[in-house]
Amino acid sequence: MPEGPEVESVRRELLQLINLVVEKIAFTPLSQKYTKYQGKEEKFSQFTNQKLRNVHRFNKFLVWEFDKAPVILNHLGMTGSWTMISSLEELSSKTTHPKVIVEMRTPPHAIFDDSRNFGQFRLFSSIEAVKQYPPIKKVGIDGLAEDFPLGEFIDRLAEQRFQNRQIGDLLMDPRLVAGIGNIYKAEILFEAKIHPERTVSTLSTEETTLLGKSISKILLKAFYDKGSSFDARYKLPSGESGGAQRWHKVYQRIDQPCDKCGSLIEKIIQKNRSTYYCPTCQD
DNA sequence: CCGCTGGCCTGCGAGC
DNA sequence: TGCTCGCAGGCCAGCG
Repeated sequence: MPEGPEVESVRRELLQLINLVVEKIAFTPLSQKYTKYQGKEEKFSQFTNQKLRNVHRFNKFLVWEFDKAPVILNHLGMTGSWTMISSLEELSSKTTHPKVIVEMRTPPHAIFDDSRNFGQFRLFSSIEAVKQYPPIKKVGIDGLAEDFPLGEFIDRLAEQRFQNRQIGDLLMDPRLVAGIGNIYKAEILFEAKIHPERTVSTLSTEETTLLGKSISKILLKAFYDKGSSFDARYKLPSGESGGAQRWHKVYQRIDQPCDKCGSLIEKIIQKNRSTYYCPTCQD
């Protein structure tokens, strides 16, 4: 379940592909079951002979940049993953639902695998054009910034448009902070000792300050552990798993005792999302 | 512009 | 053991 820390971890490994020349970007027979992938191979044929220049991240989107325009906007969705292989013969053994094959002149090659098919591949004329794409243009603070702008976070949270939102819902809204998904939303609120259903306008200065610090702390800690792989579906392009699931305090720990106070962790449904919290530590 | 809802998808595990 | 069914949560089109 790729959130910001997972996507950034994937990006760091994909940087190994920089300066390799594309032989072909191919779409597998499986991908052709889905309309969103039909006709893509022709549009992506222009990348043959192009050298990969960079892989960027905006929120949870990856952007593949080549010598020449256009650029590829790629989202992992829920189950999307990139796997690097040294020979195309490894494809069947190392992937289960391959959709896109980025074949290089020389290995490694990169396979996009996506069982639930929520992943995205779109073409944009330039990086600048990607930045005008509304889901990216509206993005607020990058929660993974090494030097998290706490003052800016407090100012943004004070904006009128956010005052009536519940904090558990708002943390998932990239217009405030980018990179938080359902797992780290819960872990951040536990760290900040704030109940997920609290309305933003009721938060004290101390609470908003601690919340900002908790966002940065949890996301960076998760990134240093290369993300959460608790269900074994999320893997890095190298095949390595993440380790952040080892320190989850509330996510998917319903009815288990809180590490801090022993109360049983509870789950509520908030905006159609499971939200885990400690009823004693968070109020 | 805003916020909310339902759709896209398949694998897995709980419960019968 | 085998079946059904609900859940998992990323974005986003469409609606009011």
